[in-house]
Amino acid sequence: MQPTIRDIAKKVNRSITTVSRALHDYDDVSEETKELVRQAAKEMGYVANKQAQLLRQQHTDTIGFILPTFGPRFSDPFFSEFLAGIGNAAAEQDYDLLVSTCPPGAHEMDTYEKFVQSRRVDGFIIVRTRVDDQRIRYLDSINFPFVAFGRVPGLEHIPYIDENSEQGMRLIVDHLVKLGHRRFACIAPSLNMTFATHRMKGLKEGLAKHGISMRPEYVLTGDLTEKGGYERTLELIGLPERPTAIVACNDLMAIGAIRAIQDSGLTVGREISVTGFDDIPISEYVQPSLTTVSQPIYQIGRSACEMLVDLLNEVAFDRKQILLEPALMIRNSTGIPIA
Amino acid sequence: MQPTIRDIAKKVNRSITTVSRALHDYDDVSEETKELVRQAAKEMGYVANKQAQLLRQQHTDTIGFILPTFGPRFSDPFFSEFLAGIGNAAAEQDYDLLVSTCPPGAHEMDTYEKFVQSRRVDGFIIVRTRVDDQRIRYLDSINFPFVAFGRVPGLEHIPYIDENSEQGMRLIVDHLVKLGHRRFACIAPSLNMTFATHRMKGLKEGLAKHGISMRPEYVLTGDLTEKGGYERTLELIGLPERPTAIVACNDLMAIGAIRAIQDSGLTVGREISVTGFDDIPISEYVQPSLTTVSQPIYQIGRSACEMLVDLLNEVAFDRKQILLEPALMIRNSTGIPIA
DNA sequence: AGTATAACCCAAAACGTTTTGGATTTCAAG
DNA sequence: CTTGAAATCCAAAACGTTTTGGGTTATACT
Repeated sequence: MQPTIRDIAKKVNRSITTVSRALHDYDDVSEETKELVRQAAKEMGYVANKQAQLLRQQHTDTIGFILPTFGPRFSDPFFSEFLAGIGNAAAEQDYDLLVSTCPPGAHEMDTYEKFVQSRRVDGFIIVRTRVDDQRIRYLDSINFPFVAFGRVPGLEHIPYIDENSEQGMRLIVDHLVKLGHRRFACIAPSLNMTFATHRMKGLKEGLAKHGISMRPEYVLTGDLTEKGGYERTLELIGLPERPTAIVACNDLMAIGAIRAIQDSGLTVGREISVTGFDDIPISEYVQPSLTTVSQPIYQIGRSACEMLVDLLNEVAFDRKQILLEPALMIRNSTGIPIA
Repeated sequence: MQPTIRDIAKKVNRSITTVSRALHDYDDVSEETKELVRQAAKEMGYVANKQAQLLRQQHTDTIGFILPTFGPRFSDPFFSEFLAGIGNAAAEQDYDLLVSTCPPGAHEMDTYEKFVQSRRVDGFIIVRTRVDDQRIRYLDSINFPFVAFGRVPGLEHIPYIDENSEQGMRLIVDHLVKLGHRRFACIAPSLNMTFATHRMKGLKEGLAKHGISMRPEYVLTGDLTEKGGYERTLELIGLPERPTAIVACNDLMAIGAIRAIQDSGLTVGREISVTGFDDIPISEYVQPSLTTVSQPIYQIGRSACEMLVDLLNEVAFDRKQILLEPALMIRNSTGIPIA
């Protein structure tokens, strides 16, 4: 059995009150006694029982993170990196990280409610915000602390961190236009994710600036996986007039696109250029390497976590909204169009 | 304020004992009272305070999982998939998942000790076992419940789930030998991970069976990333006599190898064949697609979690050790060698 | 009538902390 | 010698549950 504060009290002949206060370095305990208590605690291998501590203090020192998992073969590098970010930041701040997994959908809200109602976590980190985001509406309505990665239209007051992906897309368009592209296709994610709307908005604005508009048949929707990118790209290639540039809304789909183009006997960066978004590690290693917009996911995870901890500690919190500026990574999947 | 059991008691005019027992469906509470209590609980939106419950019950219903993160740019698809597996299984069994991140090394044990001593979790899932694994030695020595993904030499009694990767490597060798390969190189992980020793053992045995031995200069050590695979492969290509087959010990390094071979102007599957191990989703989408051995990581995560829950519930547990049989995925990165 | 049984209920202790609201002692100043 | 402040200390309450070890009542059986 682990020793309790009571055991220490007995050993050093003080009350448990004094022991507790000594361990917390209150200044109504003599230096002598403190030393005595610390010594004893160390000898006996005392470590506070977190459950008891938290019950008394009425908070949990725990951050909740619910992974939206899409099916078993789910391997978005996004999540491992983001998780590493919040995990490390949480550890540094002495917070624990409670992770649950739940496919987006009806059942999802139960998971959130369960965690807040059973008082299992002090706050949430929400990821991949959606246009009409139940999770955020709920947490916001009951005033439960959270930080979102991603904005939500109509809820501009919520604490979030996001990348200025409109700008990212504009950079991509500028780059492609400068290379000479005029026929743009796009593989969009389903538009209920806010990042999708922002990226599409940036894309359209960027094109408009150059007087280009995108033909409806050039805009397809993919599911953010390589497979989705692959299939959509085959459709695009089958079109009577092929686009010369395919702007994928994330790297995974872009990688699928590259493969589809190659399997069709075309050369990426010549007949068709491809761009991604995210700059996941592998995008540097595909063949040809992928032109994309970098998004420092690990750092964003860290920042989101730090923001949340600040919020929980009610530290003055000057910028509750953070918008990061993106950087274009020009690699070999884009080039001057031939044909 | 959330209502407590006491509020319900007041409302239905019963003792808190009775309320508690009613909610837990004890049979010394009348059906009437139970209904009354349930009704009131529902109306008031009562949800038990988990902290209090757990303090009283002296366990946590929580599983610990400490991600060994290697630096910020860490994006092993392995982890997101594995995490999805344990996460989903845990949720189904009404367990929570407490995740921490910690680079392997000196500091790592502190994290484990902190979790067990502060009684934060009921058991651990350990991943990527090492040859002399402190984590497992520690947990085993204090009899703290855990399940490992991976074996540990000398500790055959611990509960683990693993893939028979010796056999996986033998399948790879058989395949390559049948294609006509005789000059094998290998990119190994550092041998302190047990999975590395098993894969290397399988490789050597497989080669020995065909009377082949591997030249020492053909065995290099990589760090499991694409980058590592890329660099090691350039070294191999620079050798006076090139190998015809490069056996990488995981897919990520194999993908790096493919890229390095292509950047050197050679053709994968002709001058040099490449094999991986793991069958991560992207291995199907690299160009050329990767011959590899599949390892159902999501399923393994699920099973590990279920094993741990069984162990915690002391359910009869007939096979504490599980060894999965691998399957060879033949794709296009391997072919008949041309000299 | 007495007693055994079943059905239902509850007060209080327990889990291991932190916090509240003093109590006691010491010592310097008046 | 008294007073007040400073320095130490502590008993008990509190956090919200579950569990222990009963108690009471009604009914049925001798």
